[in-house]
Amino acid sequence: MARTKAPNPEVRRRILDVSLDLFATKGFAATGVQEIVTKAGVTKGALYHYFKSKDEILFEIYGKVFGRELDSLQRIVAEGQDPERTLRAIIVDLVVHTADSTRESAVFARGGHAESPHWQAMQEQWRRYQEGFRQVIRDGQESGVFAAKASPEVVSWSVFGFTNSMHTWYRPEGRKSPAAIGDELADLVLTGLQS
Amino acid sequence: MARTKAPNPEVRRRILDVSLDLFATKGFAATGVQEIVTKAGVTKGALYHYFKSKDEILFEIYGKVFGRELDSLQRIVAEGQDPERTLRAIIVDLVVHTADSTRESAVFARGGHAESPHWQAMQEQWRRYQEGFRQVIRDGQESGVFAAKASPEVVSWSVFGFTNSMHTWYRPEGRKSPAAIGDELADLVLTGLQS
DNA sequence: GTAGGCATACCAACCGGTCGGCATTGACTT
DNA sequence: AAGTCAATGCCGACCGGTTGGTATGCCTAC
Repeated sequence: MARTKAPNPEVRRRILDVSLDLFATKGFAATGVQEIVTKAGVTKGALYHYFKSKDEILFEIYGKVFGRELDSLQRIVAEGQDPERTLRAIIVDLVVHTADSTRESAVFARGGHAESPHWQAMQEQWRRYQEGFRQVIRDGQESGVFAAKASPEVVSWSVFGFTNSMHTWYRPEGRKSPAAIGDELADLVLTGLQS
Repeated sequence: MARTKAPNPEVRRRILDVSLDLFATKGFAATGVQEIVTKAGVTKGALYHYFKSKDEILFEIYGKVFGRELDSLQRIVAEGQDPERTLRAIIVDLVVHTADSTRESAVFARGGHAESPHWQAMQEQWRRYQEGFRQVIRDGQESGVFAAKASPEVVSWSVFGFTNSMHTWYRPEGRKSPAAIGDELADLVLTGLQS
């Protein structure tokens, strides 16, 4: 029954892209809806046609990142390699993926909106990712491959802290490739875990 | 000459303290001046009597943290111990100090205000801190105490990333003391740097 | 003809910031 | 010791501008 003018996916995409830019640069609260639509070359009507609120734009941005990341971790773990190889693969993957989405991670790093249910769902996914990461370390420690003295929490936070801060210094045009950076970080962590 | 009513330092302190709380929790842009004064139990008149703008409150918060941190690093380096002891002392000091000012570091982590000259001055101080930190690593590498393969940049970002993300997970009532956490991180990094 | 894509005009609430004024003070005069 | 004066701490009503969000209807494709 719905014969209608075709929706323009380009419009929606542009709103998301411009929002991502602005949120990453100036922050969510400091970005105005008017600013988004002006830069995107659309109108408020269009924006509120595709999104029910400014918040919804933010959560759509969040959503994309975490789903992929969790999948990636589970896939690597499922390969069943030894802990060292597994941990290295996770770290490299995380760094590469983060380098590939610096704007998203900048938005995430700024945080905010602690009250929204969307935000809490996000946090839950992120918590599961952390847990998966730490489990790899624990497995390695139990099998004696990794030294037991380093706590999985401290190790994981040095890695997550690294990636969470990448958006402040990583530049795609820099000398080192994301994979090379990831390998270096993995070297550091794996050597640090040696028993 | 000064016939005047005495200023009330308590008022100023409360404004700063409440601002710090709100900026850390909701972010700078999302916090209204009205909200600050209401929570602090003062009026806008009082706030704008002590500060010329909302921004000035923010920069007063930033200022306190970085001054101390840079001093601390220089003092430790000046002691002239071997690279391992020096690096450990710097890391522990940084973690302890960050744990002691989680609200400030949450505000800093959210960033923002890239255009202000105050902000750029801040960034410059922060850059000098990083440089000092890396120099310690380079010295250790040149003297053969540290392995040469890890780049000082990656090492420093894993430490700074760690501290920059502490505000998301560190709780004073937790089991481990900040000094113990700092030691663990230092263990990880120093082992990772072993040649 | 009719349903949905999107523009436009508009809203109340709120934003950071200002300003005239009053109360309080200590120094100075008497 | 009492009174005067000027400077300051602080109040709160008010400002123009902007905020996120909406109501309405034109236009187009079927």
